Amino acid sequence: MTSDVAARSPVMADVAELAGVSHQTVSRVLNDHPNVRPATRERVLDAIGQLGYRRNLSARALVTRRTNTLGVVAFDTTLYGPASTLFSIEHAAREAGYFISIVSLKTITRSSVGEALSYLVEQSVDGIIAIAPQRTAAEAVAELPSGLPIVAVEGGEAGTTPVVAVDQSAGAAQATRHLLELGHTTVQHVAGPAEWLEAEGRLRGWRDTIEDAGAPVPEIIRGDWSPRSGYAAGRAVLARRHRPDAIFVANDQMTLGLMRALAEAGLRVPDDVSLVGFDDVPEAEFFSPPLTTVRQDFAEVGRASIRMLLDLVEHGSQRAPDEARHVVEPELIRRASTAPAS
Amino acid sequence: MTSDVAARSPVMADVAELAGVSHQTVSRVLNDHPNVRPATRERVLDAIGQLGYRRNLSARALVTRRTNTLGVVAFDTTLYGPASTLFSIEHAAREAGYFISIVSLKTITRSSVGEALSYLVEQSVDGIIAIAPQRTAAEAVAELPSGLPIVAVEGGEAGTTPVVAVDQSAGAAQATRHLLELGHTTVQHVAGPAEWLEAEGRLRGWRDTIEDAGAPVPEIIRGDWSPRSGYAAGRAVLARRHRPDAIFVANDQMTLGLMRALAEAGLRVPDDVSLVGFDDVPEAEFFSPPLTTVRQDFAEVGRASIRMLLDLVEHGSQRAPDEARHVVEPELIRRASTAPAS
DNA sequence: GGCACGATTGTGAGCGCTAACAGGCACCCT
DNA sequence: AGGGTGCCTGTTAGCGCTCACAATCGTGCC
Repeated sequence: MTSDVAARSPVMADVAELAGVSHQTVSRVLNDHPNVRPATRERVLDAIGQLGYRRNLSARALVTRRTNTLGVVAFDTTLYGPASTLFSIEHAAREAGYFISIVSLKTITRSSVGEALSYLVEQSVDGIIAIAPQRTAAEAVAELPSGLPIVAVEGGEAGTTPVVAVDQSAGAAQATRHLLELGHTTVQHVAGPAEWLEAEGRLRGWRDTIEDAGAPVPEIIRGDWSPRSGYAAGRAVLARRHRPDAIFVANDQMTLGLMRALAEAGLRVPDDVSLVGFDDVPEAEFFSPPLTTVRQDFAEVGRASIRMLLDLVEHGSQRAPDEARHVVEPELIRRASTAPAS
Repeated sequence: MTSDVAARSPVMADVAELAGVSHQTVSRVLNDHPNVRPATRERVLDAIGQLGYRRNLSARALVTRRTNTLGVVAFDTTLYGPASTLFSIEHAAREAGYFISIVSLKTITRSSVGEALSYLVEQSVDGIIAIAPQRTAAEAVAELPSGLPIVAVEGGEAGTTPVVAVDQSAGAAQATRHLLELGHTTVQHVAGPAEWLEAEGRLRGWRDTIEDAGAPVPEIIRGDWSPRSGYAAGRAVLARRHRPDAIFVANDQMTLGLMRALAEAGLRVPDDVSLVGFDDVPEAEFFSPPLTTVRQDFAEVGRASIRMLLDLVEHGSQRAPDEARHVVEPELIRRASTAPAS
């Protein structure tokens, strides 16, 4: 009979004593081993309940060399896309019994990504998901020395890193084709920053579609994803000699800024200009007018990346190379910001 | 001389051997103990570099009983507010040398919050930040049995839990007063869900201000924060006998929906109706017209909550009760959606 | 009745680290 | 000269768990 009860949180040995078994049997019950007599299991479970026992995961991690924690490196989780992806990653991981440790970066540079990765390695996570939408980030990820399983989200084709990505260029092609089919002679594009792989994918899809249609390829304008830069792009478009009557903007936020610039100039959407965005943020449906845009299934991206990562973590890294890239198809959502050319 | 190099990642003993010291000295160097001769420290550091040694945090946690990990329970991190708060929490924590483990909930119920909390306790985090904007969540947090340090963000006054919160009612009062000062006879309010503490705080600030001014108090309309519900609220407002010419909406997203409804009805903002939102999301400046709204300093909320939590974690829980609530002041941002009453 | 065999349980060691203590050495004071 | 007083370093003992192996128990079969 020990003197002080609950002086310190109970350990496996306490449970064992109360249940009249060895600590090893307790461990077996906890780990769902077969070959534990039901009656014994019952007694152990009872003791655990009585004592309010929780096993010490640090001790467990020390011997198993697995922390059951997954690291996520993300960039600006304040934006809708990354936030949604992160959200679904977290859910999928928890469902699979893993913890999530995140590092979210303010800026993406080779070194900041490198630091974030080694921070996670330090923490001995079992695997890493890197949301690496920029070329430099993708490179830093590809260079991760340790043998740690890693999956890149929106990463490039660089190296052998498995990737989960939305088919950006297919989405852009859908948007552009839609505009062309409405009778617009060509489509102006407001692109994202050149370092962003997503921006380049969308740019490519747009250009290919325009060229395939034999339409003239207007000079692009670059933004930085922010509404402000969309506004600036709008002003720039308005200053052109030939004002376009169809614009495909690389994301919804910039589209909002651009709409503002058009409104200030007294132009109506879609009467004067047809507009297509990208992302389908929750607000897009309530823009004036409701925005035709390309929806990305961020939830699926998150789920797929966890699936891929856990496959790597649990079944080793010997996988067929053709499975190393999971592509999620985007979908054009038609609303009121596009209309036939007048 | 051991046979296989790097067959397994090096441990403290390997470093010790290479540096010609005991493992304890290595530990001392790693933990910045005084009383290590500079030359010795140098040799140890060298050995660490050569071997690429990283200490095993599980082993460390096992003996120190500290994991250096903080848990965060959040709700719908897809929204701008929670996402921004989370972002700054993560940064502040990392700066202080702590890891962050998040659980983000889809729904807030007593049990889902309870589960999330015990999930984190299971992981033996050193402390918890709960973003608990609903009454039920705040209650569940207050009930956390274990002696774990915990800080609630936007939690109620319930119990003894330390809280960091924005002064919602002061923000709402600023917004309402602004509208009143423009000459509007009264201000309509589109509120958030009744279970949300933030919604109730804003409602209170609005009502008090109206009453203090001796203006009639219109019946409120409730939304659920989404643009869609703002749209519905807009339709409802338009159906009223007395169409208001000033509306204070409990968040920016709903305001967007409401603006859409007004636009469909041919009403102009601010000429026909003045509008004030809440949050100052990055898009607000580019609504048509740019939205007057109340800015919340989410970054400060995040930083303050980490500061408070670490204080609890590191200096024990004996603190003066007057420090137990940190209030962040919101700020009215005047833009183009409000104008003097005609 | 004895024996093989599988199911069930226990024993001992050790994961990699830090805490507590002990020892050795140089230096200073009386 | 003796002993105290710091500084620096090493030794030992766990933290709470899982793994490998050993031991025990029951059962069926010849």
